[in-house]
Formats: sequence, C-alpha cells, structure tokens
Amino acid sequence: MDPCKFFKCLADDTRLKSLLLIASSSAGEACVCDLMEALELDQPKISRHLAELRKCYILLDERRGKWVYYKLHPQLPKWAFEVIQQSAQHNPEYFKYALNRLKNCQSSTNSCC
Amino acid sequence: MDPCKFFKCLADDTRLKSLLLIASSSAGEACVCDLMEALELDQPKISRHLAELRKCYILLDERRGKWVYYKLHPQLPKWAFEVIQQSAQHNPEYFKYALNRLKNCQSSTNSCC
DNA sequence: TTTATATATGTGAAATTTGATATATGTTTA
DNA sequence: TAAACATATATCAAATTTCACATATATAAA
Repeated sequence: MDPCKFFKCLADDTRLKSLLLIASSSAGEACVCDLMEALELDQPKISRHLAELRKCYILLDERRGKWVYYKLHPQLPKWAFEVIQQSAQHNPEYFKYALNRLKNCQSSTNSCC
Repeated sequence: MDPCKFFKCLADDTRLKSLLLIASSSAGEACVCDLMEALELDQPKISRHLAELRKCYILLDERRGKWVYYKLHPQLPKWAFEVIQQSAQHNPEYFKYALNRLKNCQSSTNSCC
C-alpha cells in the first residue's frame, strides 16, 4: 500500500465519508444504496468512488443477490486500518448526520432498497 | 481540522515526504534547503508545498536568520499527529532515501546551506 | 423471457491541482 | 548601501480529478 496513493483515496469528501461510515457501521459493511441514502448522492457518483477504494484494496466488495456490499479490506495494512479508525473515532461531527441516516436505513424496519 | 482537508494535504508526494521527513528528523524540524537537498527538488516547489501545510496548521514555520524552519504544529490535533506518526513508522521504505539525504544534510559536518 | 431493480462504467466538460518560470521579500555580509 | 543568499509568491500552462449524463451489466421477479 503506497502511502501517498492511500491518502489520495481519503482526500475526497465522498470517499472519506463512505469509508468512515462503513468503518463505523455496526455491521461493518454497507451496500451502494445504503450509502446513496446516507450521503444523499446519486448512484453513479457513489459507485465510482467505491470503485476507486476497491481498486486500491481499501475496500472489498461482495455481491449478495441484487446488492453489492462493501467492507474494509481484510488485508488492509494495520497502519492504514489504524488511520481510518483514528479518523472515524475523533471526527464524529464530520459524518454524524450521514451516520444517523445510515443507521435508519440499515435498521430492519426502514430498509432503503 | 477538517479531516478531508487534512488528507488532501497528505495526498501529494512532495508534501507527504516533507511531512514524514520532518516528523522523523532527530531535531523535529527542517529548513527549506534541507528539504530541497533531501528530496532533490527546486526551491519554489518545496516552498509552495510547505506553505500549503502551514496554511492548514499542520506545520509551523519559524524564521531564524536567513533560514525558515518548519516543524509539526504544536496544536495539531492528537488524531492527526497519530496519523502522521503511524504513517512514518510503518512506511520507512517510502522515504528512506530522502531521510538518509536529510540526515547527511543536517549533520554538522555537511551543512547544505 | 420480459421487466424491474441494483450497480458499474464510458465519455467529455468543468473544476481543481500541480508545475515551471519569473520575480518579490527578507536577512546577512561586504 | 550594495550584493549575496534563503525563502515566498505571482502567473499561466499542463496534468489530474471530479462530475453529470448516458448506457451497460447483473440479478431477481413477473
């Protein structure tokens, strides 16, 4: 994992929020439509940014039926994992609004797609 | 410290290496000419990137005589400091060559400017 | 097998970032 | 005060990134 490429991946609002949301979610994963709902962004934009994180091996995708779920890549280097966790834990206000929307969306009673 | 802006600052080779060099240097600081030597880059390029890190309060500058020394900003949030330290400690190969040049340059016998 | 749903990607324009060069500012020394 | 040195910044071109929209692909349901 080249550190400069890693930080380039985090250096965009959509990607960083997606990443912190996934890292903070109780399930440890989110599908594209979850993130569309949470971040209030259109589908191609979310997909495109997730693809970048996937191609850098920061996220791992898994299709289940019609949906594709993204989680932190199991082989993410520990230092990179720590960077993401530190950022998530100490910047709650940065993605608080989106995290609330994500929780609502992922709750069994309010599935979004 | 907005996390996205912070990562944008780290998402460039010149800035990231300058930052990791300063964080890894025994003195905890480096002047512009040290970094020019260490990274083998021209002066305006180094100055411009340091200015960006300074304007984001990641680095603090201090003039001493003709030289301007840069160090990690004392009021850098702890999480951001940890991100920089983690990155420096676990990616030695990324800036090993430049760090050797910096050490040589900062040694009393081989001052570069 | 047609339709609907969820996701991915191609494409070109717009926005942002970076770099190269010239020049300006601040400090020391002669 | 003039010259030399270290650093900062202005400017514009080049490179890169991001976005919007259209379209393609994959799965499930009818």
